[in-house]
Amino acid sequence: MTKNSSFLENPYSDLIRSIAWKAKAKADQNINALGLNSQQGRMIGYIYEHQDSGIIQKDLAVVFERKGASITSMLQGLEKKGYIERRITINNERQKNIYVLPKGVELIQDFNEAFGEVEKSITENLTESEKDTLLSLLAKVNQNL
Amino acid sequence: MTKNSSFLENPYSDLIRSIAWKAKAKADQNINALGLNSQQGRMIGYIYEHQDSGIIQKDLAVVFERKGASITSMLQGLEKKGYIERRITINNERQKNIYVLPKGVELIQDFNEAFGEVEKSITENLTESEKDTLLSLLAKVNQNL
DNA sequence: GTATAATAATTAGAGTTCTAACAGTCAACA
DNA sequence: TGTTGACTGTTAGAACTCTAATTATTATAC
Repeated sequence: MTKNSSFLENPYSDLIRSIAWKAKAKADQNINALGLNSQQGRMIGYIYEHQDSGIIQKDLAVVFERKGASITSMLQGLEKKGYIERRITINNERQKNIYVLPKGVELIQDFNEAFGEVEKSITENLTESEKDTLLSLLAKVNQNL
Repeated sequence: MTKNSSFLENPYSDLIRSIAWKAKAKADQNINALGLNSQQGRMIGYIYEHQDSGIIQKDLAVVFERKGASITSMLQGLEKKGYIERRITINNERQKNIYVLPKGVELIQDFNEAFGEVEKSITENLTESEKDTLLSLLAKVNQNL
């Protein structure tokens, strides 16, 4: 077993992990001022954009790459705080449709601005060409995982 | 407020988040068979490689981009399970040096293989040129965040 | 129509992560 | 030397995440 630093042996995953973490931290920082965190902000935003199509918890689990129990836990918290409500669907008693309440709706623009800030800090030092390249390489990697 | 999918508005952070998550999931999957998770594996590996230089918890917090309380919690768990031990340092009673115990040492090669697998699945569909480009762009982004 | 399999959400418990506050120890300074 | 500020790790509580198990409901097969 050599004593080389493990942080130099897997540079791709290390960099991606670090970038993702920093991006999350930055988003959290921006959204904390609103009394929520970045996950909650993303989820509220997504629910709002899809509530008209009758979104249920299971859909969120898929989109956000989480297990059902995690979604239940998150939504319970948001519901308890008055940002969303869940209603048993009319045609299937096992399912709950999710809706953003006014208290949540009024924050959505702020969420989007916060996330836009993070996106900008990812891309702002890149040329247009670099941006295109990075995006297509990331998409390729994502496709393969 | 438009009804556009928010997942198309921030493609960079969305892709990076998803890749990081999938990479973590893959690493977890590989390491779960050993009775631990990827975070624990990375931490044990790092401790092992730096224990001779007298590493303390605060160092781990910096390197792993975590707060002190998180490190305390993780190390308590690993210590409880017999993978590591923490000893108050000789020259400063506030600090604890951390050491990997034999039970942890014997897993290190497996950790490295697991992380190597993940790294490979990130890069394996890329050309050499693409790999170089991706790495330098990721480094650039990471530097800026 | 009935029995079984599948589905959706939930709970309990363990682990990670944070914030805020705390206790003990060391360093710096007067 | 004594006081104060800084440092290191810890605790408590809340939130997110998972696994495994559960309940009620719906879909499917016969």
